[in-house]
Amino acid sequence: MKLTPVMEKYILHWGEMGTRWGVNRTVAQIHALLYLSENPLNAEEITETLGVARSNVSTSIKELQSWKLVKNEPQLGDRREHFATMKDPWELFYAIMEGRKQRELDPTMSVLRECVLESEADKSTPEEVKQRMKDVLEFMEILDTWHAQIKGLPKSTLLKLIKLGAKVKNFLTKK
Amino acid sequence: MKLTPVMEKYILHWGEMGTRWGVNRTVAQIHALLYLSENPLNAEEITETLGVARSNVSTSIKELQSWKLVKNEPQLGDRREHFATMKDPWELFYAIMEGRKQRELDPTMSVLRECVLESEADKSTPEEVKQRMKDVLEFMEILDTWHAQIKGLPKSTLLKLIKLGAKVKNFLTKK
DNA sequence: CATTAATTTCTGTAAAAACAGAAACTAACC
DNA sequence: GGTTAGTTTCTGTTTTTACAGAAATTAATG
Repeated sequence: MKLTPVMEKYILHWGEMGTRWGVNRTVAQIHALLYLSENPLNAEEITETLGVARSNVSTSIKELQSWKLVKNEPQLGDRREHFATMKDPWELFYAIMEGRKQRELDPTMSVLRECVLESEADKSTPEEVKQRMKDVLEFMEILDTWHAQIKGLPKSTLLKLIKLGAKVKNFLTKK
Repeated sequence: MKLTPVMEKYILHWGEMGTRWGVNRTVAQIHALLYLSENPLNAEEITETLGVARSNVSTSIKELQSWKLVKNEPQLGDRREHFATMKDPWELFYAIMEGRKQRELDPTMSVLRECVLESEADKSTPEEVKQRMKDVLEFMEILDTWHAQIKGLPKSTLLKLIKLGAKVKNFLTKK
């Protein structure tokens, strides 16, 4: 696939940003490429367009699939696998949120619960310290509940809500 | 400072999580230590407690300060600098959000604007591709506006809002 | 303003991550 | 069932990042 200068700029920047949040350059670049692309691409096309090793593409696609950001899109009359990503930024955002929750929030909450539990029969740890661990856990549980509820809302509702912005506090006080 | 087993567990886990979101182990560990600690700690104490080099502590503290997660807390009758972090998870969360916005959202929006601008006089890039760049930019602008408004709200309002959760849609439809 | 405590910056090394290329594997088709 | 196209896994190299220790800098105190 032929890249125009703007497309290249977009993809290169996306690649750099990827490294900021724990996904490597190639993974992020592939995602950007698929996002811009009109139609699904096969691994070979990705390899050529981005100038990376075929094996690297394979690994990166798997990574993107684990984030549910890329799906297979079989093409009639072509054995090769073709890949595409969602075009709606909201959906992408949701998927990334979900992925981060699973990779960051969930394991941390689980360790925190262990800590809180272990600290109950623990004479050596000061009460204030135990309390602080509980505070973090509680905070994360709030985030978690909120996330679960938000997830179920249709995009349109969410958009309204966000657009409402700070005015939302009027609703709350009126209630 | 003496660590009890639970504290150690907490700090070690936090260190691991740190690596997931672009901050290195030591930085995250120091933050966790300061969070649990009753009182501000000086660099030497941090060094001893965590078993890392003094220079490493210095660099990491600077990093934490750049995130506004750690502040100096001078102690009477002690020349050495003492460091502390906020104890309120909400404040921590805000600071991290703000930091991420500055490091991730802002530069990306700026590149995106350039892309959209450059693509106007660009015959080679397909319209659909240009549109997709605009879509991402628009999405990020919504996030950005939302963030700015939320930032101004008192914590109590935000808490109410989050606790309200999915029920919030009732307010919207009624309106 | 010299002395010493405290901190930061610099430099080299160790550890981790990203990646290319090769080898191994899988499955479609003749 | 052999052949070929397609894909994944493995292995070694390169690049990047984290870090310790030393050197340099800063600032407080007598």
